[in-house]
Amino acid sequence: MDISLGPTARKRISESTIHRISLYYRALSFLEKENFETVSSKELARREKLTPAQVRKDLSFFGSFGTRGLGYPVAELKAKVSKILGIDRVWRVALVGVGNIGSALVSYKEFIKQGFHIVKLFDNDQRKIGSNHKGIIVSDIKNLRTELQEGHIEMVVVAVPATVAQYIVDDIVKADVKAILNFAPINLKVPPDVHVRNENMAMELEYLSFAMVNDHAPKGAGKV
Amino acid sequence: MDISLGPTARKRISESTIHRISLYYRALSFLEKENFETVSSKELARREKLTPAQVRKDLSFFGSFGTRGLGYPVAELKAKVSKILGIDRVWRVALVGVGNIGSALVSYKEFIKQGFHIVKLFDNDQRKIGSNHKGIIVSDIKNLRTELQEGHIEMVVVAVPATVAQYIVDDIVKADVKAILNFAPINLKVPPDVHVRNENMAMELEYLSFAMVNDHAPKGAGKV
DNA sequence: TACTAATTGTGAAGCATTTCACATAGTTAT
DNA sequence: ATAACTATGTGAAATGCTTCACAATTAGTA
Repeated sequence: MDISLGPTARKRISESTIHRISLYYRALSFLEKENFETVSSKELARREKLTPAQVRKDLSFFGSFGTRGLGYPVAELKAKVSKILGIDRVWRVALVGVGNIGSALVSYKEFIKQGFHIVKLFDNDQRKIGSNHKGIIVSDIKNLRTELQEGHIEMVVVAVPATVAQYIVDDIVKADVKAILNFAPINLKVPPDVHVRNENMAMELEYLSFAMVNDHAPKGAGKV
Repeated sequence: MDISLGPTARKRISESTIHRISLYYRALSFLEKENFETVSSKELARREKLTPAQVRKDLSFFGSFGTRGLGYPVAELKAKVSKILGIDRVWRVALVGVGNIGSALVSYKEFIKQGFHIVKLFDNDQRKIGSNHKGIIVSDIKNLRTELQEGHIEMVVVAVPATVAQYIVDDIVKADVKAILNFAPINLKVPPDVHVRNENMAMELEYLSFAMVNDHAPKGAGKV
């Protein structure tokens, strides 16, 4: 992942850095609510179990946001971070598969808080099509492609069984959507210009299981 | 994370390696269903978008499971991998917070498939306490500690609002549970012998958002 | 048996990320 | 104004992870 650092220079930003930037955003939201004016890399690190040097290094990839001797201005840094993440705007999101996971996501507060607006729902189940979830009518998946285009959808969350996920993704790709969040436990094939991220909740339980079996003296919370 | 490699030797296994081991488990399950007898590191890599060298290196941390010139025996390797991950057994899991996410997780097929049996549910809402979810009666969160102990619970999934997550985790720790999967967007404080993994679904959307804003020519699916 | 082809297992090299450590620059107190 | 203090920003060092490349080993074939 490259980001612009000027007219010509570009620098590769690691996935880990971006995930930590998400953590900073979260911590800064809390700090803002707690009415902190400034925060040091040390405090930010403490809150997210990282090191101060890491916080400073991560932020330095994107600019100089702090004041020596004082720290970072909370509100300002939060704004910068939200700009970096691209969540200083609204994203039009569709969700395919209104099953257990899908239904939960429709009501997931963190999404809307960060500008991810689920504005369309799709399913193939006749009993669900036409039903209302949080004010959104479930569409027939047959119309996926046209409705994604007409609805100007920019991201799609896929919460369908693994067996059908690839077919649905093929349709999503045809609709020119470039970002997919996939909950199906399968490796999706997409063209190189389409971004896919996978969310596999069993994997973290597996990690816990591994940790319990192999190591009874861990370091506490997992790293990013 | 260390794992035993013999009577005395120990080697640090990276988090990434464990996550990939989860992917191998998944691929091997498919391969087994498709009646493959053996599989090469090349094929395994292709299926999970990794490199053959990485597959071999990952597996080599735990032993020599392949046959030169032939590859790995699918069923046997799956058994080994499931042993490595500690999912060659049943884990007794409790879930706290029967809200949107919590309810979805109770029915999540991947958990049960891999031996994670949710056997207890907790909530603080009087309307939910006593109700039946997939055959499990929701208990009052007031009894969390005693019921976790009496139920011999080994892992707890926390799916409650961020504001109360820490209090609940404090209780879980007192019940001597050593593994927690946390869905609340907050950094939990636990003693060093308690394993915590965080699941933050908004973070992956944020990554997509970052990718869309900063780079319109990605590599496809995210790395592990 | 001998030869060919395939594929593992693994040190070593290469690359990426994290941590260190300190010059720099701002704040606070007197 | 000055001194003492604080905390950033960043090259460089240290550490960690991935890829390379090849010797070793097995299967298949004649």
